[in-house]
Parts: sequence; structure tokens; C-alpha cells
Amino acid sequence: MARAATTADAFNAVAEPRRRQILDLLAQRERPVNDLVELLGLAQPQVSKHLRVLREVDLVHVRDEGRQRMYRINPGPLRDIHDWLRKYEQFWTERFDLMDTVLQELIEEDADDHD
Amino acid sequence: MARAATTADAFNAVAEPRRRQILDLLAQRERPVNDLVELLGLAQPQVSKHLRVLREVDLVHVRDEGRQRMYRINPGPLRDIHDWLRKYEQFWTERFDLMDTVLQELIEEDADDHD
DNA sequence: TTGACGTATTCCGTTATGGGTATACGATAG
DNA sequence: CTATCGTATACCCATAACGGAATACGTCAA
Repeated sequence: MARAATTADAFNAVAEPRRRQILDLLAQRERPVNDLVELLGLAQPQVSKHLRVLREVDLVHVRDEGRQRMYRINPGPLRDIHDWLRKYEQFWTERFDLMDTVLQELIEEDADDHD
Repeated sequence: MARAATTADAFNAVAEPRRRQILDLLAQRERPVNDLVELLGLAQPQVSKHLRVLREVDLVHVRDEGRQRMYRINPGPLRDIHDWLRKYEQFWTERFDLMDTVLQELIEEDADDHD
């Protein structure tokens, strides 16, 4: 088995920075492909390919409007990521970071004692 | 360019389900490698390799204890993901999802009118 | 010192990425 | 009907992932 497909889930789709940028731009408003091409400074085919990935994990919706294709964000699938992360939120408060550091030092000192 | 390395950042490291499982297990307590091997039902080398990735993005810390290596979670880097996600939280409330659906239908009806 | 244990590394094969470039395709303007 | 616009797809290349299997390495027990 190789690495999971980028279209496997939101985690994989969003691991690519360009695709995060695209979502950020679509979060502002619905946009046609050429808008994204300009704003990202990427070649049009690459943008279309990233959009395909985002479509396949249902992070964007498309709508035909004449010869343009309007892309809209659909943030629902991001919730899976958020749900997974939620259990870690407590860990990265300032106070906890400090406690973590102190504990780590204690553990290391203790390990030294055992030499 | 190929796909970004799994060690490029927390986004890529955490895109792999096994590595999320490992973090979940380490969130409970510090553990030696063999604990993870048993709990995950994976071969030991694969676990060591996943741990290497997690180490390289600083999501885990190691500590030598005799012939064992104790792994501890370091959730700090997850914060980057959380920060990026935060701007989307508002989008996936029930009420917004409903509004989204209604808007989508209106847009589609409108598009039909233009035929 | 030797052997067993716990863990890391290396090599292999399969798979798919992301960018580049060329091209195909549908819709609309003239 | 044809040319052009907006977009999607196909093809190529370089890169690296992940799992499997073998093996190397450091630590401790006898």
C-alpha cells in the first residue's frame, strides 16, 4: 500500500497548502476558476486539479454559470478534523505548556538520578 | 514536485490514520514502542517509522529508559491545524447548514429560471 | 562475554502525487 | 458555423509514501 489518496478524506485533502489557500479564498465568497488562478498565481490546470480533489471530498460545490464554473466552499467535512482535534485543545493552553515543561524536567532529573 | 513530505508539517503528519491513533494512545499516557505495537496490531518497524515522522514534526518526545524508549505526546504543533480550522467553525453550526441548504436551493432555482 | 530483548534502519515494490505542457470540450459571441 | 473563452483532462516526470522483510544496534541478564 502507498500513501492514502488525497481524496481519501478531508485530512489528506487539506494537507496540501494550495488547497487550504483555495478554501480560504472560497470562504470569502463564491468564485469562478479564473479568479482562483489569478489570486493564487498558479497555472489554470493545477487549480482545476486541486478543485477536483476538493470536490471529491465534498469540500466544495460547483454550479455552472454560462461558461464559468462557480465554486463554493462546503466546510462540513472539516468538522471531522475539528472533532479529532478537540480532545487536544486542553493540552496547548499556556498553563499546561508550562506544567508540561516542568514535568519533563522532573522526569529527566529523575532519570539522571538512576545513572 | 511530488506530494509534500509527511514530515513537512503537522497537517501532513496527521493525515495518516495510524499516526492519529498513535497520538490518541499517547494522549492517555507515556508509552514504550512495544505497547503501541500491541495496541495497534501493527508490525514493530512500521510503528517505529510512524514514530519517526511524529518526532520530526515534534508531535512526540522520546526519553530513553533502559532498553525501552518512552514516547510522550507533544500536542503543540496541532495548534497550527486548530488555528486554521477556527475560521470555519462558524460555518458548520446546524443553523448555518440549514441556511446553506436553503441558499443553495434558491441559487439552483434561480439558475433554472435563466434557461 | 554471550544471548536475548526492545527498537531503529535499510532495502524492496507498488502506488500516486503535484507541476508542466498540450489538448479536449462545452458555451457563447459574432 | 466558427472562433474564442473558461475549464477540465491526459500525459510526462521526479519524488516519496507505506507495508513487508531482513538486519543492525544498544542495553541488560546470566
